[in-house]
Amino acid sequence: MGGDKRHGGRPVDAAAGQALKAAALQLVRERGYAKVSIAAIAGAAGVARQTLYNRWNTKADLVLEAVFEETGRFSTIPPADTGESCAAQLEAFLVEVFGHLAVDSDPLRALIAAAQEDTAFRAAFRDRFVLPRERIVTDLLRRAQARGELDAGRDPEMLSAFVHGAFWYKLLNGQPVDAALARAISAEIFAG
Amino acid sequence: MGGDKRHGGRPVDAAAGQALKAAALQLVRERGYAKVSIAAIAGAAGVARQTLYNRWNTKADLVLEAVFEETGRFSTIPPADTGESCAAQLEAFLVEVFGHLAVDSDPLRALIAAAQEDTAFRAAFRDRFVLPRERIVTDLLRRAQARGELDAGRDPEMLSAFVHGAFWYKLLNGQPVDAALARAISAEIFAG
DNA sequence: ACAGTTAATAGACTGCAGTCCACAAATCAA
DNA sequence: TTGATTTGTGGACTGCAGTCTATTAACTGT
Repeated sequence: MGGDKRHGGRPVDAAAGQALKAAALQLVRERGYAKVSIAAIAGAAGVARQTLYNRWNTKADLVLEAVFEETGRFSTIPPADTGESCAAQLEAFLVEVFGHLAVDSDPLRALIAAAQEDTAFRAAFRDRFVLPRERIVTDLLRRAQARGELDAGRDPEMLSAFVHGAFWYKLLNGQPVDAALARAISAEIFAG
Repeated sequence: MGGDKRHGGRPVDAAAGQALKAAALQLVRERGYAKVSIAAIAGAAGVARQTLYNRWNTKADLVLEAVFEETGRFSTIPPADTGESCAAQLEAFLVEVFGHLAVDSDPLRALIAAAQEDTAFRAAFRDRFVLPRERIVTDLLRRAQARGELDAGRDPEMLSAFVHGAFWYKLLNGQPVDAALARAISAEIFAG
């Protein structure tokens, strides 16, 4: 494996893939995920529908890559372990994540929905979106315990589920996901 | 309003509605939400498709009513304020909710997904499923504060979002939602 | 140059959601 | 009985997702 060298054949047109991602990003942001059809994306990219299916299985896979490949990079950089309290670090991390989401909350909600209807996509979404963010928070909470800012008896995994769970719960129920929520979550986690 | 008396016309066939709900319940449980088509439900109920659309706007509305009208009644009875600790009451409540879900977790996930794609359904789902359960937990936590079992400085609304958020987060990510989770959530909420 | 291989394209086709329509059936009011 | 009203039924129709196929395009090795 890894030595999957091609023995010839027409090369993949990288520009087509880029055009599809760009078209998907633009259309989803300006019309909303649900109102963008596969045909519309392919049409806007100037490419045949089958070419899209050659690269991605579903609209969700394409949009995950198009919308969250950059955003994903930003929000998965662990906050630097500065002199700040861990509570402040958690709040800062959440403010940043929620800030990026201000633009793309519609596609994010749509992708979570898509993950419920498609097992393969759920795994991809979990690997590329859910787990990285979960890990950052868990690590941060462990650091807080080591520093004595969080009681050693607490369970970082469960608290991380509280943090991301509250985020998902608010998002999926149409309630504001903003800096105020970031502050409230962080404060409550460290209030124990 | 309320005086919407009918001035004649063919009466609504109540049996058709019941047959549709029964067919939806059975088909969704035996095939899974995604694999049941509107036509299949109407066909199994021995009724025209349009008759289904006369009563419900979407498959989600029908399934919400069919699957969760009974389950909903059970799980929205506030736990009796017995001599038990509030932590034990919360755990018992969650065990019960998660227990009912053991049967219908697939439709619940599908309904949450549907709520992301349909504003009208999101409101209905929120009123009939989300808010009642949220309120039970918030009330329980306030009672715990009054009893001195939970620090007065904590925020019951935020903690309730932690509880339900953790539940949604685990459910939507395909992780087990069982008695062990109920215990862990309850323990962590009252560990502060 | 040529055979082999893989990609891209255009088009056909199926299945389902959702809408619309014409017609039959069941009721109320006069 | 007649007319108005509303529900139920069957069928037609559109739009989209997803699959498949024949054809053309672009590359590799000999």
